[in-house]
Amino acid sequence: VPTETGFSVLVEHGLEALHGADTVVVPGIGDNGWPVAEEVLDAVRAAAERGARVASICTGAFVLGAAGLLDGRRATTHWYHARDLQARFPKVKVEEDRIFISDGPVWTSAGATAGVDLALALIENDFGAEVARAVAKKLVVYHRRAGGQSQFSALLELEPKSDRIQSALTYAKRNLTSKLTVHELADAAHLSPRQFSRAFHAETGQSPAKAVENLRLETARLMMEQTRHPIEVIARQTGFADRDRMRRAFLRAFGQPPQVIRRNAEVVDKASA
DNA sequence: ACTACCTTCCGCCATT
DNA sequence: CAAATGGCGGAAGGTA
Repeated sequence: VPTETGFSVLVEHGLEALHGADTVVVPGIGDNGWPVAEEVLDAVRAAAERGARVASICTGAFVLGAAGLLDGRRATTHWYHARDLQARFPKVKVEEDRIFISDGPVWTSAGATAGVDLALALIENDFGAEVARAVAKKLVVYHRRAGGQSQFSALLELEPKSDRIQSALTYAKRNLTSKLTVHELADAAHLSPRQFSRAFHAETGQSPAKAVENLRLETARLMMEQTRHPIEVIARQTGFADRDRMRRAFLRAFGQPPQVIRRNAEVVDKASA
């Protein structure tokens, strides 16, 4: 099989290999991979119907989509192709802000290296966290990559492993101005408040309210440093609601009020300019 | 600065 | 039987 990157891959089996497979992984395909042969779609579909676990990497999601396996399911793909995926397969709930997603037996992942994260997740699913960690160590990769592909991923080092906590976090990032109470987040994660806070803490090491506050603080700090918006506006847009609350949060977290943070940033700007 | 009030967090235990 | 889940209540800490 020729690839677009100058080398070829020797395959030792044909589609019949899918007959007994427990897990089928569809890699990304290039533009000249279209249209995907019917027999390929049939083979993947048959495997899924037989109960096999089906996964995709990057644009491999389009193959699963074409096979109809993603209908009604949540799925992701490389961010660059997310819109296209959604346009082509309207019944799919595309979430572009994710490294990988598992919806029942169907797993999808984002751009190429996300396939490694996906694989580790599969291993963890089958053999437990210990084994997954050992494999990651041997491969010299991170076991749990932080966040999604969103612009916030670098801001918070939260690395939830379960899908539900992920979606609660995604919800929080997108709805910063909302109250984001434990109850509200629990709803987004489809868990009871009690169970949610327990799971959240287990996976991220922080409590829900703290995580939300950190999310707000990071965002507000960036806005203070990089824009000239009035404090009142920033406070409202980051969910602090009023500047007094934001000010207190800043003092708690940074030891300095918003004004000082901004002034210091300006000093640094001038010095480096 | 102070107070009454509210939310969060978390241990504990019953239930699923 | 082990693990996941839900409910309760009090301490801690934040808010109006």
